[in-house]
Amino acid sequence: MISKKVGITKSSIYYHFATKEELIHRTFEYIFKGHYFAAYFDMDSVNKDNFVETLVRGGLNMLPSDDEDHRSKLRVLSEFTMLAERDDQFRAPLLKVQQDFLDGFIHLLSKGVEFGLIAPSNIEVSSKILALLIDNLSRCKMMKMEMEYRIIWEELIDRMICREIQ
Amino acid sequence: MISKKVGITKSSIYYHFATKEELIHRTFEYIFKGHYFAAYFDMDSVNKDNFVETLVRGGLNMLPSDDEDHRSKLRVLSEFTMLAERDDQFRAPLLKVQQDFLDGFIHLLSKGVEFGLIAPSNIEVSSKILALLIDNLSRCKMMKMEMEYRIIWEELIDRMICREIQ
Amino acid sequence: MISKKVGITKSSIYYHFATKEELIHRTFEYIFKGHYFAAYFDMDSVNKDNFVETLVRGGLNMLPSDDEDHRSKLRVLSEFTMLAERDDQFRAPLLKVQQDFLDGFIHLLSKGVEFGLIAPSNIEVSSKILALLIDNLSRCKMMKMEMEYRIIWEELIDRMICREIQ
Amino acid sequence: MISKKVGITKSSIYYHFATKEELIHRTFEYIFKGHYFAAYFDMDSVNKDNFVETLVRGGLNMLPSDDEDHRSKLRVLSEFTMLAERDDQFRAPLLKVQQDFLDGFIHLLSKGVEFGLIAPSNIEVSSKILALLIDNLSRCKMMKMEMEYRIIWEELIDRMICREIQ
DNA sequence: CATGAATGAGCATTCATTCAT
DNA sequence: CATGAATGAATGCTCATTCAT
Repeated sequence: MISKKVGITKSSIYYHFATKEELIHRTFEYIFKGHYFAAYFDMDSVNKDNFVETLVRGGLNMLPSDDEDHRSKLRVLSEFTMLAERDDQFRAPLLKVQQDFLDGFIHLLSKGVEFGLIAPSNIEVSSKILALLIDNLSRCKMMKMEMEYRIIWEELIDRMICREIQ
Repeated sequence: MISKKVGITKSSIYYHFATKEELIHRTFEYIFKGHYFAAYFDMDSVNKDNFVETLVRGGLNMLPSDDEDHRSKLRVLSEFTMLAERDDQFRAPLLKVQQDFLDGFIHLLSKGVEFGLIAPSNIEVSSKILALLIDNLSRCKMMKMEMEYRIIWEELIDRMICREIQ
Repeated sequence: MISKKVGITKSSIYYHFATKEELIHRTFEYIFKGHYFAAYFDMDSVNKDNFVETLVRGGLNMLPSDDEDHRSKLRVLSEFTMLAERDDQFRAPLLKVQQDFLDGFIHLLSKGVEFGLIAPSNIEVSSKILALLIDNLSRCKMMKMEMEYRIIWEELIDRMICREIQ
Repeated sequence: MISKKVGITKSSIYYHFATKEELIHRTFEYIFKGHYFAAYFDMDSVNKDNFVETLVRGGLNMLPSDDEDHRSKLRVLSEFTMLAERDDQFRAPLLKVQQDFLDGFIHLLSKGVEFGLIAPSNIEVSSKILALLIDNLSRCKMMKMEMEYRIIWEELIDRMICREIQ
């Protein structure tokens, strides 16, 4: 399938990749170079005033747009996830990506604490909730399920953070 | 692969299932006969006092134990999800299962409204958040990721519901 | 294919026929009970006046009409012919049928000699020519090739017989 | 079956032929490259004196010798004919071959008309008769049926053409 | 007579891989 | 770098046959 799309012979692919597994691994790496927390959430210019906005916008950025590039990225992620469930060797890079997002949320939420917007307790758990939900939301978006993605994401953020502000 | 596992010839399998697709569909049906909201959440005896408890326990019930039976259930679900992403014929049963859980959460939360434990607004969105999160939590459990499943689930419920009670 | 059409199980067919080959043989016999020279050519009432007419009509009778029954008969003949080319065991019954038609033509032509319509020389060869041509004509009809079947057949008879009459 | 005969794996065959159908088509093309009217009937040097001789010899050339090469040619033709009866995609090349022989006979007979050896009427029908008979004769030769092939063919030509000369 | 269940052999096809060039 | 040619293993499926019931 790949050799046809690329217009190269199967044999030639074996010059560049020793095995199918290596091809998969390196494809994953290549495609997910840009898939990390800081690519979606603007950590540099976050401040007390745009904190919630940053959180909201970052999540929405993560949801695959209909732009082909973004969708295929998510497509690869999803295929890779399936492989990981069958074959241990693919689990590690996936966990690394997930860990990055988890760390990202923790980092961002701790800024929220700095800004006095969130109570310092439970940041870890809150981060996991946010990470798990946005992950599943993008899975749904990928499957083209109709959903009020923005509203759901905003509501969760509201519940997890904003209520505390008052 | 299957014929080897069950110690039967491929041909014999084709005596019982006309096509690969039929095999998949019927396996899905068989395995998910018992996978529906009411099987995990005790809707009959829920009342004002045990409402939160019912929610918490139901979610924890959904998380796969390490018991092989439960794990294989999730394994099939995950393979089926992959197929659904590629082939429409497998999408329908999946959506039906997901809809059942969503409806279940809505039903349960509306009981919470009856009990005066939840504000009537936003029940739909809250249900989706709960459904999406418990779904992703069981995916994680399946992949044997280490996580404080109970704490995360309780915290989400606390955020979505209990805060309102006061 | 057969068991589905008949509405019986494959196993049941094996009660009636020991092997596939026997099924084929007996099907051939059953279907070609009525496929013999005298069934198409009216040998009983042939006389000097209707001799040519009998020859022409008989040949046209042999050409498969669009009537399903007749066509399926020819269909079986054709499949059987193919088998005969691969497998010797099917050759004998076929040759018997062909021999019957050849004998029929010889018999009919010798009546023509009796009637003084044909010169006695070469009856054998003439019979073979007629038999070979009508055989190939019905093959063509079966394949639904467009052809002036009647004209071709009449012309051949004219060439083989009538010219001699003058 | 084929891969065993040629001592190659099935997979290797699929390297050279994309599908079974392509294999069949290309085999047919390869084998029947040389099977056309002009390959058997010497159209270039035909003249008034050798006209009948050319017709006779051409037909005899078409009859498969016992030489394996020629027999396999007819074997392929027959299998292909069977396929054509079931599947339209194989009908076209067959009809093309048959049309070529028909056209050939028409062309040759019209030379006969030029030479003043045949009456101009009915050339089309005569050509079909000749084509149909020589076709069936080679079928019979293929099946190793004992027959006076030469005598039959000469007699038909005599009937179709020579009688007119006087 | 008839069926259900199973099986071995085969077929059309794909895929990961190898290897000589 | 790239290709052509080949291969073993697998997959989805059909078919002729068997055998116990």
